[in-house]
Amino acid sequence: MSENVGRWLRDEIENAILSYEFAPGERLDETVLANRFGVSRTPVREALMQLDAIGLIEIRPRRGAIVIDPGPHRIYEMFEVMAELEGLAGSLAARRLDKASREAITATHGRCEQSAGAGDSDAYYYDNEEFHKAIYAASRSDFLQEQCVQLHRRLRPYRRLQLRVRNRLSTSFSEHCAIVDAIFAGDGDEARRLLRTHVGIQGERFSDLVASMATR
Amino acid sequence: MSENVGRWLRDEIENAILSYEFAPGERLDETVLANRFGVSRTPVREALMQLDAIGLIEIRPRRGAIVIDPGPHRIYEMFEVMAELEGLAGSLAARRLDKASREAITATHGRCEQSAGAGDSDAYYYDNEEFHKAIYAASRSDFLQEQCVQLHRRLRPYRRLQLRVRNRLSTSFSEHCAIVDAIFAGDGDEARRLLRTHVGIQGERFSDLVASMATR
DNA sequence: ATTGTCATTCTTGTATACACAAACATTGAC
DNA sequence: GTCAATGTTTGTGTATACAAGAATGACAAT
Repeated sequence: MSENVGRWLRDEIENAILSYEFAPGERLDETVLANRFGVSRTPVREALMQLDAIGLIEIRPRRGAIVIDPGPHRIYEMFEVMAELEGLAGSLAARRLDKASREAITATHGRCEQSAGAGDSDAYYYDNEEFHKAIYAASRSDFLQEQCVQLHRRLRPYRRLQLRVRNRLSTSFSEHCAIVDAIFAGDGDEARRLLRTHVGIQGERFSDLVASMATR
Repeated sequence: MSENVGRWLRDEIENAILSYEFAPGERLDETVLANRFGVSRTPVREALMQLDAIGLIEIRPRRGAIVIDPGPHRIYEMFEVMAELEGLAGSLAARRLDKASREAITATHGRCEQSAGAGDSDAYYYDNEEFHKAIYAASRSDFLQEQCVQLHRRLRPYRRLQLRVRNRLSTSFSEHCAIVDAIFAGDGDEARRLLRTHVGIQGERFSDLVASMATR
């Protein structure tokens, strides 16, 4: 319970939104939330204001807060930006790689290999996240790292959908291998290119998924 | 006075921070702010929470809010990310250019030409901003556009410093020309490359500036 | 039957009050 | 003279009360 109730609530509500417990478009009633969490309205409002600032909900003056529904197109756009940022992170990582970062990447990459080999998509989902975070950290750019982590977080629910797709798991891992090679070889441009497509593909896969669901 | 006091205060305080009225490191006292703006502490707190979420200030539990001092290195990192995002925007703009965007770019580019020719760095500062925003819009990616505008806003104070540097004004404009050519020619890769260096240079200039001030 | 207006009710927006924690200063002891 | 402990003060964190605006439903008029 992170020091003050406002922050705790922010994280709590954020998780609820990202896990679809609060559905997109749903109205968030301050009083209801306050009762549910056993606090007064004040910290609830503080949490909501923060989520509004982050862009997860929208507060319309005098009309309450609703969960933002990004919509397939906007999610694709977010993947597009994510791909670009990850590409930059990879490029910087390749140029600035030091021992600690190299070991972190090797370790997380190894864990991905295990879970991919075992076909455990839940484990891979988690290990994959750590692998990408290791690359962000290796970029040695605090700001970039923060931006990447934040976007990654917002895209998390949509990533998860795709790992169940046939062969995606092993394809993803082989892409990781090429990325690691490029970074360790100090080839920034190649790392950038590989990461950009690696992440960009997820946006396209997501579009395909939505398209196939729409025609169904 | 934007509908509700909280938002108004958020914008008001944000501007005060970005214009250095509230200096980096300065402590923001809720009661003082409330008196200054003639409101109670509640909307002040809401504004502060939002600014914290955006990353402009830091609220340490039970110890109040302080204005974040990004520091030269972090500002450089921010320019680095900005360069990447603008590069993407330019690349998309080149591919997706339509009539309206083309006209918007031409118009803002023309205004830059005038103010650059007149040597009016204040006017150029404003026109330059509009020019870049026209490119964001031309990318046809709402999310990217929002991200760019937000980062642009945060970097605004540091951009301003540099336009006074000798020859920067005319150099900047000639870079604009090349960028416009690439976008209008539909050459996404070239537009990306040019924009990346155009913006990246600003980060480097900023570093130079800080270095020269430090040795002084 | 449909539409428009008014009133009621519900929810948000703001203010104020109170509680509690942290920083600071003052005093006393070693 | 210095350090520690305690009291005071200041300012944040939470709750609650009150005001104002929006949604909803009912009733009347066309």
